Amino acid sequence: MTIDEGLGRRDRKKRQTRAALAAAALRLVAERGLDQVTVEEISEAADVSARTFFNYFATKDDALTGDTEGDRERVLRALDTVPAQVPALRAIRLALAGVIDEVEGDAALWLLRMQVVMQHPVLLARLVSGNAATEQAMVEALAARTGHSCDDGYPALVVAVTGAALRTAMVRWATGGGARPLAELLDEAFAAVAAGLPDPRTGGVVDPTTDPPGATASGGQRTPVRKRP
Amino acid sequence: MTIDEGLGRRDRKKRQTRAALAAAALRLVAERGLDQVTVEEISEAADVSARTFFNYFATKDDALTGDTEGDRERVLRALDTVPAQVPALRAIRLALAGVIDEVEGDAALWLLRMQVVMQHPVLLARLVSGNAATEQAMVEALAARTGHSCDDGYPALVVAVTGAALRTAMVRWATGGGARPLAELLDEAFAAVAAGLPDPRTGGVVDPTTDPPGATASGGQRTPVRKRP
DNA sequence: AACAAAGATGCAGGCACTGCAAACTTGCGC
DNA sequence: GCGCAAGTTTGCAGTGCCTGCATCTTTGTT
Repeated sequence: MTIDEGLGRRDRKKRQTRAALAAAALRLVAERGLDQVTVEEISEAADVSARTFFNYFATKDDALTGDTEGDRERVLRALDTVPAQVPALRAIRLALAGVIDEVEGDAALWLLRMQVVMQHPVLLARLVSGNAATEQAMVEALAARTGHSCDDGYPALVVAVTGAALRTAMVRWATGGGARPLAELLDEAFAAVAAGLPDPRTGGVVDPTTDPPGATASGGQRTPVRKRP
Repeated sequence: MTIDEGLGRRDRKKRQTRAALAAAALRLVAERGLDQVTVEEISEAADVSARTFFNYFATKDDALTGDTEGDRERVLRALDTVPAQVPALRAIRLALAGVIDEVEGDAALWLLRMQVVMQHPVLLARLVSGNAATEQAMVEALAARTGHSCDDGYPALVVAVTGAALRTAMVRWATGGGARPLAELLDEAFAAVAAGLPDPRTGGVVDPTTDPPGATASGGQRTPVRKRP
């Protein structure tokens, strides 16, 4: 649980209620499945009215995924503090450190959360992809950092790909029951991405049949693959 | 519109109804926004009852995103037809050719669809990420192809990253109003991924401060970035 | 203790979505 | 053509998510 440093009774209670609702939601859904649990039951378990539930979470799903928007904003702020000369991929990896720490610090909660989320793809999508505004801010920050134009595609691609890397690392972490540190799995994923996802059979070297790095295009219009009718 | 080759009147009508519903949904939501349009209104516009809408689409969202599940299955089948010795990334790029053709063949529909989807992040997530079963099948196919174990992380990472590449390419395609061919944009994205998303300031060479390709981990546990309190 | 701000709750209502049963259409064999 | 079987459409009733509004209770302050 995050520390409630220097807050009045009021805000402390709010935090408690929010945490209680989230915990109840996770526990119940883990037991019975997403649509076998009603908001009423969750509220009951947290000992508040159903109407109050919606004072804390906009949707039932939000109680399960946690504050993803807040997390994204934290990553964005962290990215600001990384020196400008650090290359893009590594900068993002560093900016993710805070979130990683939080997840590993609350391992039990997050393992349960991932277990639930993985059983309900609708939630999995919400977990990493999401808000347009913050995502766009991330793209802009990266564009400024690398000197790219915002719409030449590179920054957006990097954001999307690192998001995918984070997601797979978290899934792998949860699948293994948290045995291997999340930070380690994330480093592996980032290393593989930085290496260009080499096909292992080519010995880690970029395959010569692949398009050269700087190429803008190379005739992908044709359809060399035949699909049955 | 896809060709209704050799189908009875019945199935032809079904296709028509389905297309009418999808088109009506896209048009109305583009005009007014997602929650200013009811299923009833969509059905009205397509001249069927509201109940019938749900015979065609499980959710309102599904009418907007199109048959993503079917598309994924097609990609999966296409992957089967790519010779085993083709390296992973390129194999996936080839397997995507069929879907790319479909999108560019129905450019008007898909541009509208992307416009709508991009304005509603909930839909954007559904568009590429999604079903667990097919996604898992894709991971397994890739694992078999590359000789990887299914749970060593590499195949899942490749699937997630290429999904991200496809998504960004489609967004870029739609943002540009379809001016540049989707196939070309996708090739660019794949090329960038294959090159390891090089920070342009390092001249396309993998930065030496990055983890070496084969490394399993390198002490990412510490938190070198300070966030304000 | 009194007051103001903020939170919790109940209630009414809109809308997504589902199961069921009753029409209705279509394809097919006669 | 006729009628049957199978498939489709539709209405209806019901559940559950979610919202706006009015009211009551709690909390922090003077």
